[in-house]
Amino acid sequence: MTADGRKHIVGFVLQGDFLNSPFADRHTCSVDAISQATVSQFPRQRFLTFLEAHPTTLCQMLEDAGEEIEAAREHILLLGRGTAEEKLVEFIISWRARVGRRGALANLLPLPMARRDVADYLGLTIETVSRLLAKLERENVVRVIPEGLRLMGPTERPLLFERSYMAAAPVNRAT
Amino acid sequence: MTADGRKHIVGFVLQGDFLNSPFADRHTCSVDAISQATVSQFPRQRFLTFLEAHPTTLCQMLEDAGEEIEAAREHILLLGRGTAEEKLVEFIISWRARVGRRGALANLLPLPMARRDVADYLGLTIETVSRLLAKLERENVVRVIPEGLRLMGPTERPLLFERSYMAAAPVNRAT
DNA sequence: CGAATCGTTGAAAGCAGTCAACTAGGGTGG
DNA sequence: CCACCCTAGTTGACTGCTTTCAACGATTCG
Repeated sequence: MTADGRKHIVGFVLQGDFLNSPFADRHTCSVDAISQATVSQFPRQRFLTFLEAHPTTLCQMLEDAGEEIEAAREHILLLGRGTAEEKLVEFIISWRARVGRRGALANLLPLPMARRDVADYLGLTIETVSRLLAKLERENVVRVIPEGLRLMGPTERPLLFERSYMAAAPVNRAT
Repeated sequence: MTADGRKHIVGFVLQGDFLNSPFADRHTCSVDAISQATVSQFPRQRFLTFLEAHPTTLCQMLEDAGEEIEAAREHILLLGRGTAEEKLVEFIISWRARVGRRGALANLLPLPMARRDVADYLGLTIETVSRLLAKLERENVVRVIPEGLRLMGPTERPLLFERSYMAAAPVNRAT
Protein backbone atom coordinates (compact mmCIF):
# COMPACT_ATOMS: atom_id res chain seq x y z
CA MET A 1 0.00 0.00 0.00
CA THR A 2 1.00 3.59 -0.49
CA ALA A 3 0.90 6.01 2.41
CA ASP A 4 -2.31 7.58 1.11
CA GLY A 5 -4.20 4.32 1.01
CA ARG A 6 -3.81 3.20 -2.57
CA LYS A 7 -3.25 -0.50 -2.69
CA HIS A 8 -1.59 -2.72 -5.20
CA ILE A 9 -1.48 -6.48 -5.23
CA VAL A 10 1.83 -7.91 -6.32
CA GLY A 11 0.68 -11.43 -7.01
CA PHE A 12 -1.40 -14.42 -6.03
CA VAL A 13 0.36 -17.23 -4.27
CA LEU A 14 -0.37 -20.89 -4.93
CA GLN A 15 0.73 -24.01 -3.14
CA GLY A 16 4.50 -24.41 -2.97
CA ASP A 17 5.37 -20.80 -3.71
CA PHE A 18 7.91 -19.04 -1.54
CA LEU A 19 6.68 -15.90 0.14
CA ASN A 20 9.88 -13.95 0.40
CA SER A 21 13.62 -13.92 0.10
CA PRO A 22 15.77 -15.37 2.89
CA PHE A 23 17.98 -12.29 2.55
CA ALA A 24 15.40 -9.54 2.83
CA ASP A 25 15.96 -7.73 6.10
CA ARG A 26 12.36 -6.66 6.34
CA HIS A 27 9.03 -7.40 4.73
CA THR A 28 8.06 -5.19 1.87
CA CYS A 29 4.62 -6.64 1.33
CA SER A 30 1.88 -7.97 3.50
CA VAL A 31 0.15 -11.25 2.76
CA ASP A 32 -3.53 -12.03 3.10
CA ALA A 33 -5.03 -15.49 2.94
CA ILE A 34 -8.11 -15.67 0.74
CA SER A 35 -8.72 -19.34 1.36
CA GLN A 36 -7.61 -22.08 3.72
CA ALA A 37 -3.84 -21.89 3.87
CA THR A 38 -0.95 -23.65 5.51
CA VAL A 39 2.26 -21.72 5.86
CA SER A 40 5.66 -23.25 6.45
CA GLN A 41 8.14 -21.04 8.23
CA PHE A 42 11.88 -21.60 8.12
CA PRO A 43 14.14 -19.97 10.69
CA ARG A 44 16.34 -17.68 8.67
CA GLN A 45 19.74 -18.64 9.96
CA ARG A 46 19.15 -22.35 9.82
CA PHE A 47 17.73 -22.00 6.33
CA LEU A 48 20.77 -20.08 5.18
CA THR A 49 23.06 -22.70 6.64
CA PHE A 50 21.05 -25.34 4.85
CA LEU A 51 21.36 -23.46 1.57
CA GLU A 52 25.09 -23.04 2.02
CA ALA A 53 25.40 -26.80 2.30
CA HIS A 54 23.10 -27.52 -0.64
CA PRO A 55 24.26 -25.50 -3.64
CA THR A 56 21.79 -27.36 -5.83
CA THR A 57 18.89 -26.04 -3.82
CA LEU A 58 20.50 -22.63 -3.88
CA CYS A 59 20.72 -22.83 -7.65
CA GLN A 60 17.10 -23.83 -7.79
CA MET A 61 16.10 -20.81 -5.74
CA LEU A 62 18.15 -18.53 -7.95
CA GLU A 63 16.46 -20.03 -10.97
CA ASP A 64 13.05 -19.47 -9.40
CA ALA A 65 14.03 -15.91 -8.62
CA GLY A 66 14.95 -15.41 -12.25
CA GLU A 67 11.55 -16.67 -13.30
CA GLU A 68 9.89 -14.34 -10.84
CA ILE A 69 11.82 -11.41 -12.26
CA GLU A 70 10.71 -12.46 -15.71
CA ALA A 71 7.09 -12.65 -14.56
CA ALA A 72 7.38 -9.25 -12.92
CA ARG A 73 8.69 -7.76 -16.16
CA GLU A 74 5.80 -9.28 -18.02
CA HIS A 75 3.46 -7.70 -15.54
CA ILE A 76 5.24 -4.36 -15.87
CA LEU A 77 4.78 -4.51 -19.62
CA LEU A 78 1.12 -5.26 -19.12
CA LEU A 79 0.54 -2.48 -16.60
CA GLY A 80 2.47 0.06 -18.59
CA ARG A 81 1.23 -0.62 -22.06
CA GLY A 82 -1.97 -2.62 -21.95
CA THR A 83 -5.55 -1.39 -22.12
CA ALA A 84 -7.93 -2.33 -19.34
CA GLU A 85 -9.42 -5.13 -21.42
CA GLU A 86 -6.01 -6.53 -22.30
CA LYS A 87 -5.08 -6.51 -18.65
CA LEU A 88 -8.15 -8.46 -17.65
CA VAL A 89 -7.91 -10.97 -20.48
CA GLU A 90 -4.23 -11.50 -19.80
CA PHE A 91 -5.01 -12.04 -16.15
CA ILE A 92 -7.69 -14.62 -16.96
CA ILE A 93 -5.39 -16.50 -19.33
CA SER A 94 -2.38 -16.54 -17.06
CA TRP A 95 -4.44 -17.40 -14.01
CA ARG A 96 -5.97 -20.26 -15.91
CA ALA A 97 -2.50 -21.46 -16.91
CA ARG A 98 -1.46 -21.48 -13.26
CA VAL A 99 -4.44 -23.18 -11.69
CA GLY A 100 -4.88 -25.41 -14.73
CA ARG A 101 -1.65 -27.14 -13.87
CA ARG A 102 -3.22 -28.07 -10.60
CA GLY A 103 -5.96 -30.13 -12.14
CA ALA A 104 -8.94 -27.79 -12.19
CA LEU A 105 -11.68 -28.49 -14.68
CA ALA A 106 -10.71 -27.18 -18.07
CA ASN A 107 -13.48 -24.65 -18.63
CA LEU A 108 -14.30 -23.77 -15.06
CA LEU A 109 -11.96 -21.16 -13.72
CA PRO A 110 -12.29 -20.49 -10.01
CA LEU A 111 -11.74 -16.92 -8.89
CA PRO A 112 -11.29 -17.19 -5.14
CA MET A 113 -10.21 -13.56 -4.90
CA ALA A 114 -12.59 -10.63 -4.79
CA ARG A 115 -13.11 -8.14 -7.62
CA ARG A 116 -11.27 -5.66 -5.48
CA ASP A 117 -8.21 -7.90 -5.53
CA VAL A 118 -8.30 -8.42 -9.28
CA ALA A 119 -8.60 -4.68 -9.74
CA ASP A 120 -5.72 -3.98 -7.38
CA TYR A 121 -3.62 -6.55 -9.17
CA LEU A 122 -4.25 -5.00 -12.58
CA GLY A 123 -4.18 -1.37 -11.55
CA LEU A 124 -7.85 -0.89 -12.34
CA THR A 125 -11.00 -0.10 -10.39
CA ILE A 126 -13.57 -2.67 -9.38
CA GLU A 127 -16.12 -0.96 -11.58
CA THR A 128 -13.93 -1.33 -14.64
CA VAL A 129 -13.32 -5.00 -13.89
CA SER A 130 -17.02 -5.57 -13.46
CA ARG A 131 -17.86 -3.75 -16.66
CA LEU A 132 -15.25 -5.63 -18.65
CA LEU A 133 -16.46 -8.98 -17.34
CA ALA A 134 -19.96 -8.00 -18.44
CA LYS A 135 -18.57 -7.06 -21.84
CA LEU A 136 -16.75 -10.40 -22.21
CA GLU A 137 -19.97 -12.11 -21.24
CA ARG A 138 -21.93 -10.21 -23.89
CA GLU A 139 -19.30 -11.34 -26.41
CA ASN A 140 -19.74 -14.95 -25.27
CA VAL A 141 -16.13 -15.26 -24.21
CA VAL A 142 -16.88 -16.10 -20.60
CA ARG A 143 -19.86 -16.65 -18.36
CA VAL A 144 -19.70 -15.06 -14.93
CA ILE A 145 -20.72 -17.47 -12.19
CA PRO A 146 -20.57 -16.96 -8.43
CA GLU A 147 -17.45 -19.10 -7.91
CA GLY A 148 -15.55 -17.76 -10.88
CA LEU A 149 -15.78 -17.92 -14.65
CA ARG A 150 -16.90 -20.44 -17.22
CA LEU A 151 -14.68 -20.07 -20.27
CA MET A 152 -16.77 -20.42 -23.40
CA GLY A 153 -14.42 -20.16 -26.36
CA PRO A 154 -11.40 -22.27 -27.12
CA THR A 155 -9.20 -21.94 -24.10
CA GLU A 156 -6.14 -22.03 -26.30
CA ARG A 157 -6.47 -18.32 -27.09
CA PRO A 158 -2.95 -17.01 -27.38
CA LEU A 159 -1.56 -14.37 -25.09
CA LEU A 160 -2.13 -10.87 -26.39
CA PHE A 161 1.38 -9.97 -25.51
CA GLU A 162 3.21 -12.49 -27.57
CA ARG A 163 6.43 -10.64 -27.77
CA SER A 164 8.82 -9.89 -30.53
CA TYR A 165 12.42 -9.07 -29.94
CA MET A 166 14.68 -6.67 -31.66
CA ALA A 167 18.16 -7.70 -32.55
CA ALA A 168 20.49 -6.56 -29.84
CA ALA A 169 22.73 -3.65 -30.69
CA PRO A 170 26.34 -4.60 -31.29
CA VAL A 171 28.50 -4.30 -28.21
CA ASN A 172 32.16 -4.38 -27.34
CA ARG A 173 33.02 -7.74 -25.97
CA ALA A 174 35.26 -7.93 -22.93
CA THR A 175 36.84 -10.81 -21.09
CA MET B 1 8.26 -5.19 -27.27
CA THR B 2 4.81 -6.50 -27.95
CA ALA B 3 3.99 -8.07 -31.27
CA ASP B 4 2.13 -4.94 -32.37
CA GLY B 5 5.04 -2.63 -31.79
CA ARG B 6 4.35 -1.29 -28.33
CA LYS B 7 7.56 -1.05 -26.42
CA HIS B 8 8.33 -1.07 -22.77
CA ILE B 9 11.65 -0.45 -21.12
CA VAL B 10 12.32 -2.66 -18.15
CA GLY B 11 15.15 -0.69 -16.66
CA PHE B 12 18.32 1.26 -17.13
CA VAL B 13 21.58 -0.54 -16.52
CA LEU B 14 24.54 1.06 -14.82
CA GLN B 15 28.10 -0.11 -14.41
CA GLY B 16 28.40 -3.45 -12.66
CA ASP B 17 24.84 -4.57 -13.18
CA PHE B 18 24.16 -8.08 -14.45
CA LEU B 19 22.17 -8.26 -17.65
CA ASN B 20 20.45 -11.59 -17.23
CA SER B 21 20.15 -14.78 -15.30
CA PRO B 22 22.61 -17.60 -15.89
CA PHE B 23 19.64 -19.98 -15.90
CA ALA B 24 17.43 -18.31 -18.48
CA ASP B 25 17.31 -20.51 -21.53
CA ARG B 26 16.56 -17.60 -23.79
CA HIS B 27 16.66 -13.85 -23.75
CA THR B 28 13.41 -12.16 -22.87
CA CYS B 29 14.58 -8.61 -23.41
CA SER B 30 16.86 -6.88 -25.80
CA VAL B 31 19.49 -4.42 -24.64
CA ASP B 32 20.47 -1.16 -26.28
CA ALA B 33 23.51 0.88 -25.38
CA ILE B 34 22.77 4.58 -25.01
CA SER B 35 26.35 5.53 -24.25
CA GLN B 36 29.82 4.03 -24.44
CA ALA B 37 29.58 0.59 -22.89
CA THR B 38 31.79 -2.37 -22.14
CA VAL B 39 30.10 -5.71 -21.73
CA SER B 40 31.61 -8.72 -20.01
CA GLN B 41 30.35 -12.05 -21.19
CA PHE B 42 30.68 -15.24 -19.16
CA PRO B 43 30.32 -18.64 -20.82
CA ARG B 44 27.28 -20.15 -19.19
CA GLN B 45 28.59 -23.57 -18.27
CA ARG B 46 31.84 -22.30 -16.86
CA PHE B 47 30.00 -19.63 -14.92
CA LEU B 48 27.64 -22.20 -13.44
CA THR B 49 30.57 -24.39 -12.45
CA PHE B 50 32.17 -21.37 -10.85
CA LEU B 51 29.00 -20.60 -8.92
CA GLU B 52 28.69 -24.19 -7.77
CA ALA B 53 32.15 -23.92 -6.26
CA HIS B 54 31.53 -20.49 -4.68
CA PRO B 55 28.33 -20.63 -2.66
CA THR B 56 29.05 -17.17 -1.28
CA THR B 57 28.90 -15.65 -4.75
CA LEU B 58 25.79 -17.68 -5.38
CA CYS B 59 24.23 -16.26 -2.24
CA GLN B 60 25.19 -12.80 -3.36
CA MET B 61 23.46 -13.32 -6.69
CA LEU B 62 20.37 -14.61 -4.98
CA GLU B 63 20.39 -11.57 -2.75
CA ASP B 64 20.74 -9.29 -5.77
CA ALA B 65 17.89 -11.14 -7.44
CA GLY B 66 15.76 -10.51 -4.37
CA GLU B 67 16.52 -6.82 -4.57
CA GLU B 68 15.65 -6.78 -8.23
CA ILE B 69 12.32 -8.42 -7.47
CA GLU B 70 11.73 -5.79 -4.85
CA ALA B 71 12.54 -3.02 -7.31
CA ALA B 72 10.25 -4.61 -9.88
CA ARG B 73 7.40 -4.64 -7.36
CA GLU B 74 8.01 -1.00 -6.59
CA HIS B 75 7.81 -0.27 -10.28
CA ILE B 76 4.65 -2.32 -10.59
CA LEU B 77 3.08 -0.28 -7.81
CA LEU B 78 4.10 2.90 -9.57
CA LEU B 79 2.81 1.82 -12.98
CA GLY B 80 -0.42 0.47 -11.60
CA ARG B 81 -1.38 3.18 -9.19
CA GLY B 82 0.54 6.34 -9.89
CA THR B 83 -0.50 9.35 -11.92
CA ALA B 84 1.70 10.47 -14.80
CA GLU B 85 3.26 13.20 -12.69
CA GLU B 86 4.00 10.81 -9.84
CA LYS B 87 5.64 8.43 -12.29
CA LEU B 88 7.92 11.10 -13.67
CA VAL B 89 8.86 12.54 -10.28
CA GLU B 90 9.53 9.09 -8.90
CA PHE B 91 11.71 8.34 -11.88
CA ILE B 92 13.72 11.53 -11.41
CA ILE B 93 14.22 10.86 -7.72
CA SER B 94 15.20 7.22 -8.06
CA TRP B 95 17.41 7.91 -11.05
CA ARG B 96 19.14 10.61 -9.07
CA ALA B 97 19.64 8.20 -6.21
CA ARG B 98 21.30 5.73 -8.55
CA VAL B 99 23.63 8.01 -10.45
CA GLY B 100 24.24 10.11 -7.34
CA ARG B 101 26.05 7.21 -5.79
CA ARG B 102 28.43 7.35 -8.68
CA GLY B 103 29.68 10.83 -7.91
CA ALA B 104 27.67 13.07 -10.23
CA LEU B 105 27.25 16.69 -9.24
CA ALA B 106 24.50 17.03 -6.71
CA ASN B 107 22.05 19.23 -8.60
CA LEU B 108 22.93 18.32 -12.14
CA LEU B 109 21.14 15.18 -13.20
CA PRO B 110 22.27 13.77 -16.54
CA LEU B 111 19.58 12.15 -18.65
CA PRO B 112 21.52 10.19 -21.25
CA MET B 113 18.37 8.46 -22.43
CA ALA B 114 15.89 9.97 -24.85
CA ARG B 115 12.40 11.17 -23.90
CA ARG B 116 11.10 8.17 -25.76
CA ASP B 117 12.98 5.90 -23.37
CA VAL B 118 11.73 7.66 -20.27
CA ALA B 119 8.20 7.43 -21.64
CA ASP B 120 8.57 3.73 -22.42
CA TYR B 121 9.98 3.12 -18.97
CA LEU B 122 7.06 4.85 -17.26
CA GLY B 123 4.28 3.67 -19.54
CA LEU B 124 3.62 7.17 -20.83
CA THR B 125 3.91 8.97 -24.13
CA ILE B 126 6.73 11.32 -25.05
CA GLU B 127 4.27 14.18 -25.24
CA THR B 128 3.16 13.61 -21.67
CA VAL B 129 6.75 13.44 -20.45
CA SER B 130 7.56 16.64 -22.26
CA ARG B 131 4.49 18.41 -20.89
CA LEU B 132 5.20 17.29 -17.34
CA LEU B 133 8.80 18.43 -17.53
CA ALA B 134 7.54 21.81 -18.69
CA LYS B 135 5.10 21.83 -15.77
CA LEU B 136 7.85 21.01 -13.27
CA GLU B 137 9.92 23.77 -14.80
CA ARG B 138 7.07 26.28 -14.40
CA GLU B 139 6.84 25.22 -10.77
CA ASN B 140 10.58 25.81 -10.36
CA VAL B 141 11.25 22.22 -9.39
CA VAL B 142 13.67 21.51 -12.22
CA ARG B 143 15.26 23.31 -15.12
CA VAL B 144 15.41 21.42 -18.40
CA ILE B 145 18.84 21.61 -20.03
CA PRO B 146 20.10 19.76 -23.09
CA GLU B 147 22.14 17.20 -21.15
CA GLY B 148 19.54 16.52 -18.49
CA LEU B 149 17.96 18.35 -15.59
CA ARG B 150 19.05 20.89 -13.06
CA LEU B 151 17.27 20.15 -9.80
CA MET B 152 16.20 23.40 -8.18
CA GLY B 153 14.52 22.50 -4.91
CA PRO B 154 15.97 20.58 -2.02
CA THR B 155 16.98 17.25 -3.47
CA GLU B 156 15.90 15.53 -0.30
CA ARG B 157 12.28 15.44 -1.37
CA PRO B 158 10.90 12.18 -0.08
CA LEU B 159 9.54 9.50 -2.35
CA LEU B 160 5.86 9.92 -3.04
CA PHE B 161 5.34 6.28 -2.48
CA GLU B 162 6.54 5.96 1.03
CA ARG B 163 4.72 2.84 1.86
CA SER B 164 2.71 1.73 4.80
CA TYR B 165 2.13 -1.85 5.65
CA MET B 166 -0.87 -3.61 7.00
CA ALA B 167 -0.47 -6.14 9.70
CA ALA B 168 -0.36 -9.54 8.14
CA ALA B 169 -3.42 -11.69 8.64
CA PRO B 170 -2.96 -14.47 11.17
CA VAL B 171 -1.98 -17.76 9.61
CA ASN B 172 -1.63 -21.37 10.64
CA ARG B 173 1.96 -22.12 11.34
CA ALA B 174 3.43 -25.36 10.11
CA THR B 175 6.78 -27.01 10.54
C1' DC C 1 -35.52 -7.59 9.74
C1' DG C 2 -31.56 -4.42 9.45
C1' DA C 3 -26.73 -3.76 8.55
C1' DA C 4 -22.87 -4.58 5.99
C1' DT C 5 -20.33 -6.12 2.13
C1' DC C 6 -19.85 -7.37 -2.66
C1' DG C 7 -20.99 -6.74 -7.20
C1' DT C 8 -23.31 -4.43 -11.06
C1' DT C 9 -24.82 -0.55 -13.78
C1' DG C 10 -25.41 4.38 -15.24
C1' DA C 11 -23.96 9.22 -15.92
C1' DA C 12 -20.49 12.61 -15.75
C1' DA C 13 -15.70 14.21 -15.18
C1' DG C 14 -10.85 14.16 -15.95
C1' DC C 15 -6.45 12.59 -17.15
C1' DA C 16 -3.59 10.98 -20.50
C1' DG C 17 -3.45 9.67 -25.42
C1' DT C 18 -3.82 10.85 -30.27
C1' DC C 19 -3.21 13.79 -34.04
C1' DA C 20 -0.99 17.62 -35.79
C1' DA C 21 1.92 21.59 -36.33
C1' DC C 22 6.08 23.73 -35.26
C1' DT C 23 11.10 24.55 -33.68
C1' DA C 24 15.77 23.28 -33.25
C1' DG C 25 19.87 20.73 -34.12
C1' DG C 26 22.84 17.55 -36.88
C1' DG C 27 24.24 15.28 -40.76
C1' DT C 28 24.56 14.78 -45.87
C1' DG C 29 25.31 16.00 -50.41
C1' DG C 30 25.13 19.19 -54.17
C1' DC D 1 28.20 27.22 -47.87
C1' DC D 2 23.60 26.25 -48.04
C1' DA D 3 19.54 23.57 -49.18
C1' DC D 4 17.61 19.48 -47.66
C1' DC D 5 16.26 15.84 -44.77
C1' DC D 6 15.78 13.49 -40.61
C1' DT D 7 15.23 13.10 -35.78
C1' DA D 8 14.29 14.90 -31.08
C1' DG D 9 11.60 17.70 -28.56
C1' DT D 10 7.81 20.96 -27.54
C1' DT D 11 3.18 22.68 -27.62
C1' DG D 12 -1.86 22.91 -28.77
C1' DA D 13 -6.56 21.08 -29.66
C1' DC D 14 -9.41 17.38 -29.36
C1' DT D 15 -10.81 12.58 -28.34
C1' DG D 16 -11.64 8.78 -25.54
C1' DC D 17 -10.84 5.48 -22.07
C1' DT D 18 -10.92 4.89 -17.39
C1' DT D 19 -12.13 6.80 -13.12
C1' DT D 20 -15.23 8.93 -10.05
C1' DC D 21 -19.59 9.49 -8.03
C1' DA D 22 -23.89 7.56 -7.23
C1' DA D 23 -27.69 4.40 -7.02
C1' DC D 24 -29.26 -0.15 -6.86
C1' DG D 25 -29.63 -5.51 -6.34
C1' DA D 26 -27.86 -9.70 -4.07
C1' DT D 27 -25.98 -12.15 -0.35
C1' DT D 28 -24.44 -12.92 4.27
C1' DC D 29 -24.51 -12.35 9.09
C1' DG D 30 -26.07 -10.89 13.49
